[in-house]
Amino acid sequence: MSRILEGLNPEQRAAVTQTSGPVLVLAGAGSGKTRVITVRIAYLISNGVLPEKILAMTFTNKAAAEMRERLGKLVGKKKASAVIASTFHSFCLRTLREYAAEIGYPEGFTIADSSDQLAILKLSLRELHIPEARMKVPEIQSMISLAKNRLETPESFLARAGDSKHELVGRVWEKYRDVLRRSRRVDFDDLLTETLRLLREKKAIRLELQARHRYLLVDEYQDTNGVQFEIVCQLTGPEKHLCVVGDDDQSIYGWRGADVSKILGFERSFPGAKVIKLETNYRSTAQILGAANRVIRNNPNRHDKALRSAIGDGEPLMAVTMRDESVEAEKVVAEIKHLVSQGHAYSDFAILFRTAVQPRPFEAELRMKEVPYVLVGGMSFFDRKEVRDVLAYLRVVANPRDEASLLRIVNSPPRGVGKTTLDRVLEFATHEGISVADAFDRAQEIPKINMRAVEAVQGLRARLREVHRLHPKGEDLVELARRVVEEVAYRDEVRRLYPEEADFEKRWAAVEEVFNFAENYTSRRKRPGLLGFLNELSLSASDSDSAEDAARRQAVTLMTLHSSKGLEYPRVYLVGLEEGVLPHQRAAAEDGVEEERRLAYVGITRAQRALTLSWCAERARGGQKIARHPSRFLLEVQGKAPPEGWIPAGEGDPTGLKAAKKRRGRRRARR
DNA sequence: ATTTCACCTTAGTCA
DNA sequence: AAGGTGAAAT
Repeated sequence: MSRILEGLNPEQRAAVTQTSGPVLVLAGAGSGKTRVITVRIAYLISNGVLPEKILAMTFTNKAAAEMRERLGKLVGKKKASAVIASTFHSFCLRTLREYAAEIGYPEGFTIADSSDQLAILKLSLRELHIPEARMKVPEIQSMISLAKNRLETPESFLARAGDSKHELVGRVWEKYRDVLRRSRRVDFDDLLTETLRLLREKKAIRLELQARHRYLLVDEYQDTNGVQFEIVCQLTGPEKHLCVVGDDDQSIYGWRGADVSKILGFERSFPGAKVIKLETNYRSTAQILGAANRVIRNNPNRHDKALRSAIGDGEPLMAVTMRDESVEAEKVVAEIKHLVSQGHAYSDFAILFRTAVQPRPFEAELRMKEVPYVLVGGMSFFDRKEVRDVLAYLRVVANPRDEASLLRIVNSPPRGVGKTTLDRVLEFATHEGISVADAFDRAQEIPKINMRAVEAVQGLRARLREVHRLHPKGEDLVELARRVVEEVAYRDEVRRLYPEEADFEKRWAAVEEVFNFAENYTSRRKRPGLLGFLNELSLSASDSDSAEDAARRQAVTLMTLHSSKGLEYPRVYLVGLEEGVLPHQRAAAEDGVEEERRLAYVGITRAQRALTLSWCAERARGGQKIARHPSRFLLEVQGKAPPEGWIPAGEGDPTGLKAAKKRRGRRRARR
């Protein structure tokens, strides 16, 4: 047993051996968090706890997989695979499927991911005859999601509607819920809230699950939202063997409902909790950690702590002012090339930025200078049009009542079903209170309908039904998928849209990749089925593991600060440190500066040996060059006061965006 | 009258 | 890339 604890420092050892009662481990960046978690589980097992009694919750599939892998090395594959390491969402999916009957849930529901949600919201707006211009659809989505995480319903939301915007969201939400219901779909939030409802309302099930998972561990606890917190509370048995691990300074998902107050108030929620701080950092030099500490200490609401470097002194930090974003890209890439010529590897470097538009000049420059790079996060494979089309076809096969998917595929390839026809069918469906699928079946009753288009759709649905008849449970998944794609002549459609051979090849490769996924899924599962396949894809879709690709391919990594969390690189460039970019304009205006500061902290603490911070005096925005101000975080790192004339983001339009828009408007008016 | 296609603009962080 | 717009095609 003592072998297990070898090589741990005293704080880590305390976090591992404090096995009973509630424990909060505040794990600073680079403090060996994953090691502590896995060793803690190994320690529990070596003390006689059955592996299957341990439930470790993570936020990403990647984290769950890593935990399983590292645990395998400690306790052997067999015991490791008995430990349940799973994301909140897949845990909830499994629970809901297991107890579906008991809460009157439909057997074959599928998960709506965020782009499905957007499609369904648009459909709901359409049914309500609300023009999309009234409000941005992603904003509606986010408001509904945040409300769900406060356990609101459309009714309660509407009841306290203050303004017209609020009321609009409430009405759209009601409709959205109806569409989901009759489409037999649940969104990400429903997975959580419905599981919570199950735990709260069914005492027998709650007690069963508490007994099943006696030891509970939550990773990245700072990212839990209200509903996840409640689920954790419900799952925690009377013994309160709950260990949460996280870092309040790295809470960067507030906009998605994560609630830092959960980690800040852990001792209040679980009286008698032991708090253990891991402050020794094994990743970065003293210079880098000094910068990190100087920035983060400006946040008023946090657990007090400071990182100490186990490595010691290294290179000094660099802070650079650039003329504009193309100079920034040139300088950074030139320096990387120079250092590589001195013996560094491309994979030692990461370029981190706040927003998705920033990598553009870097990509252009890297390509021009023939530097290999990997853009992490970018567009995920599952966001590709072809993939979404094929999956929509498969969803309609599995579940003909899935409205958003049916509407997506109904006219691609084109079948003469245009806006007008669709509007009439939708109108009819709403009026009769039937599903869109049924409305197409009864389209004969719709006046002035384009019967040729309707017949095409009915033919399509008949063919999909036939495929379903041949594979009622989704057996021979790959065969099924190929059959569907062939039935609708999707290959011809891709060829038609991309006559250029190279384009076509690329696009079609995405479709082939779906078949590969199906094959892979089939070989992994004991009882593979179409519904399981679709739901697994929805839950794993957003995991793009190209961060590892970079190392394999000896390439520079480009990514957002959000996707950099948990990673580390010898040499890091944190670029675009300007007011309005980091802190982001919107966050600054909405009182979100603390979270932006944590984002800067996350970026700084990714660096192991060298860190360069840069900002641009000018940046192109909407075709105009706009003067910029250095980020307050850059000033905090350097311990400098703001220069003369410095304007913070969130005040007085420092992005100059509105002014630029106005200028453009005038230009346009003149023409 | 309706659908399709080509062109234009604009873009926040995501499991 | 996706949505919006306007012209060509049915």
